[in-house]
Amino acid sequence: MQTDPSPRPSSGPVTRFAPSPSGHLHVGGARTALFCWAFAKGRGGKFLIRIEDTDQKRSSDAASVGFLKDLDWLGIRWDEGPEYTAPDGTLVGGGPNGSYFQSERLPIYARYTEKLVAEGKAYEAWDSPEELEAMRKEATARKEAFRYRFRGEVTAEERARYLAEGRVPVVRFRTPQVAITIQDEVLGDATLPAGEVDDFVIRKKDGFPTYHFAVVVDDELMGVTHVLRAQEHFTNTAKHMVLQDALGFRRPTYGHLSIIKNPDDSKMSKRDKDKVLRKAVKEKALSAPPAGTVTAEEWTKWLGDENVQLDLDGAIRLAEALKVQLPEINVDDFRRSGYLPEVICNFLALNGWSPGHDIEKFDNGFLKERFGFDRVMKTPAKFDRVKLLAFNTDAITGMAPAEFARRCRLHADQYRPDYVARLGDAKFALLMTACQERSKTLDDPFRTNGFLLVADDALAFSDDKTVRKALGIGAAPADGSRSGLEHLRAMRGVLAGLSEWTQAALESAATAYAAEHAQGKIGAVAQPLRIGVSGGTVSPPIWDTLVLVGRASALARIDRCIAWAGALG
RNA sequence: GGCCCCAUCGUCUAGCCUGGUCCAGGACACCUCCCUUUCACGGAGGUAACGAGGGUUCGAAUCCCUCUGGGGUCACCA
Repeated sequence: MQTDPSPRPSSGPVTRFAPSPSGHLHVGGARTALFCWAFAKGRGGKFLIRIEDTDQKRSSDAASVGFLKDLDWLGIRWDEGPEYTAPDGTLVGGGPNGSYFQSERLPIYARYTEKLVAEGKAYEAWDSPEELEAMRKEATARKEAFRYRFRGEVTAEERARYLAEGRVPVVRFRTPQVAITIQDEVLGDATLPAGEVDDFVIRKKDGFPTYHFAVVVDDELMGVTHVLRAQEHFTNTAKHMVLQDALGFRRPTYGHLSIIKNPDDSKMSKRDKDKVLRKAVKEKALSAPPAGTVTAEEWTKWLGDENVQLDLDGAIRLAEALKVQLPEINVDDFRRSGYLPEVICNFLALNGWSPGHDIEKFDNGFLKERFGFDRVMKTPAKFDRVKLLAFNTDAITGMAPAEFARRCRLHADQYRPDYVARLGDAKFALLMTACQERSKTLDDPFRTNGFLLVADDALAFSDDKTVRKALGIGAAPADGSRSGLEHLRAMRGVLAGLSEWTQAALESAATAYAAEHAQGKIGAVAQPLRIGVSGGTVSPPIWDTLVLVGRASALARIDRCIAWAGALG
């Protein structure tokens, strides 16, 4: 394990993305990583990843770095960091400055902590949590912010007594009482008055460094030159600066990014999914979980406590049953919903940065060339999923058909295997050509065509206004012309007698029929057929749909539809 | 509450540094019309913002001040 400062590279900046371990990458984190990556890679520098797992309570599963796959999927790869094998076999990560897990660097931090203590720049503090709490209360009562200050030398006898009592000290930094000016390339300079930063803890009771200490040591050792991170760290920068000065470290350039919010101004959170589901359950006044979603036990527990979150699979099943769309929060949520990685990157970059000149559509290569701290937005942005969807739609409709088919297939293999199995290659390909121009996501061909999967005798016909109108139920045409249902009955016979079941044959037969019986209005014939085979009024082009469903199924479904509609009156 | 930061259409933003070319541009959304076998796409047009009040100046979205509003932070979390 190397502990000497890595030399500043003669060429290019070094940036880092330093999240706590997690299985998922949040969109805010994705944007931070994207900007860090773009800045370094656009200037011939290095981008590295470091796992900040110094909280033993929250990092029990230090191996949980599932978010790395999300980063890779977005097209963001790191020059140094945790090792990861990409789906294409490439080994990403590693590097000379490891370990990239802070929990594995304890001896390094200890060395620097001891140095500070030896120099009198840091000291042991023996206060118990209760004592600290009391001090905080007192400060609050005086309407002051609590600031911990050096409380006097601890004598050898006192120290021995504390030890005997079983107390374990933390180490606090003796913060110089001077005004501190934070230089930030995004927000500009900010001066904190003297005394604003207290004697904060740098080593916890469990021997782990605090975030502030580990960050400063690692950024130095790993040669980080530019720190781009979330705005919540802005004020913390002062702590990092005093530490750097005490340790004789170089100072990176800082830039802080504003947060990303929901359209309703709330902070984007993984709880948003449960929020949507709870609302739907309440609106539908459900008293028991829909069959096949979650267990009664989970249901009761979840409804009984706002803090309980459903596991992802259960939440997805419930959302399907309730016909609500779960909000995407993490990168893999967007992936599952069929968003393209290049679109996510483009859109994320636009939330908080802009290249100017009214340019909106660009790729990571462009971002790399153009990104700089100077055009980063200072204000928080609301994450507009509608605009994201529009961007995704543009990318999909502008895609070469073969490319669309290829990527949909990859998506289906992962998230919609039942379609692949049911349709077979030829029909799968047909579904792709039939769906591309009306698809907004890679998932739309599947999400919107569930009727392709259900058994003929299980297809449900939706009894709503548009269906009734198309079939002429309850309102027969006043002019005595055929109703939709009558067209369907007649077409049933036409279809049954067709010599071949192709789009061309179906269309010409229907066109001929319509010319004779529907004043040439093909729509009057197509809609009833659509309802007959799909159960509703929305599907891909009708001739494609009929081919996709297949002759036997189509006829069986139409028979059921006629019976169903006849019973409605 | 203390400290710090921020403020352009509903939303993301261009313009602000280097005042006049901005009665503020683009995109998404929205509205109207057209196209249409459903849905969607597409085409044409439209509504819509410089938070408020004071200055400075011949002239302010652009510079200064106050207010208001928003955000961040005040942990042995990161």
